[in-house]
Amino acid sequence: MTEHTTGRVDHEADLRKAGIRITRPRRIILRIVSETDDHPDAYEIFRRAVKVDKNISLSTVYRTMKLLEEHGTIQRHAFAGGPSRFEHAGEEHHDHLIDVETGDVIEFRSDKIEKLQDEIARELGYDILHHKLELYGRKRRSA
Amino acid sequence: MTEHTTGRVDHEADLRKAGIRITRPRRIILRIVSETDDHPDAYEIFRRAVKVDKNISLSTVYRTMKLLEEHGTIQRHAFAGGPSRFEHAGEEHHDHLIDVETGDVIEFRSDKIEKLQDEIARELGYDILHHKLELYGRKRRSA
DNA sequence: ATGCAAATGCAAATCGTTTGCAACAAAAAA
DNA sequence: TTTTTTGTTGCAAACGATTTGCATTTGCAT
Ligand SMILES: [Mn+2]
Ligand SMILES: [Mn+2]
Ligand SMILES: [Zn+2]
Ligand SMILES: [Zn+2]
Repeated sequence: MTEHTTGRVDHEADLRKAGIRITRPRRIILRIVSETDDHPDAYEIFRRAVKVDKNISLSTVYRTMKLLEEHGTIQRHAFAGGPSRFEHAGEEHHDHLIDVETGDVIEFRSDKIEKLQDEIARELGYDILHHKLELYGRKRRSA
Repeated sequence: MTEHTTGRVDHEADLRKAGIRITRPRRIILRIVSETDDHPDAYEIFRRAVKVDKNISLSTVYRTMKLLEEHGTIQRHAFAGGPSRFEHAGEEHHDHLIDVETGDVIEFRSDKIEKLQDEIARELGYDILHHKLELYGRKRRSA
């Protein structure tokens, strides 16, 4: 990842270096996904993009999400059968707790669990490429 | 779950007790899901069902899967964005390692991980209703 | 500035799944 | 057992999410 003097990642330079063209829609979508801290789906990204440029199409959002995913800029999640939701892949790896009542997504990370996963896979003769850990829960009612 | 003298679960009696009608298509689908040890999707179940009764419809498979899921007879998985895949919910809880090359599904269980998940959720103020842990990996090439 | 490959918007197609509805079959009542 | 009630079926059409074909436009190397 190309680092700018600020310490922030310069996605555009990064993509250019990979031979990917920077177009107006791509620039806009890239800003949206890298500046949010939630987990929007394609349609939500489209909705936000249209506010910037009225004639961006949903197709382009989908195409761009796939491109950015392949390039490692973003990550795709498929929580509970719903539409794919995306997040910027800059920060360290983490997993998710989904509030089944509100749909809220809470991030967490457990090094112990991560390590145990590797051990399990190794015992089974596999190398883990990626994994998905999602907890679905409800706020504890301390009535 | 109703146990027969054999020790095996009698799903039909079980469903009847819950006021659910046992029909010919349901009986056939029930046999298919309770006798396989893989994780077929709806269409695969349909394919197998048609071999028994030529005019079972895919709609009925979908409707029955939903019914059995709600009743707790089967479990639904959504591996890697693909179609839902099902498995009989008789055995103890386990998680899955998916071979990204072959699509094979390997089952495993880690009490340590299960416990850690509960701890994490508790610390975040949540009770876990269910969870999903999927490892995606490739057979280790010990070259 | 020019040319060409690549990306866009739009509409139509695709995939997995759900639904409305008339015919039908299971369980309940007679 | 026959009738009545009520749930279930198969089929086709609708659905939501995503992908694709294609004519047009754009980025960008020359
Ligand atoms: Mn996240
Ligand atoms: Mn399993
Ligand atoms: Zn993790
Ligand atoms: Zn588990």
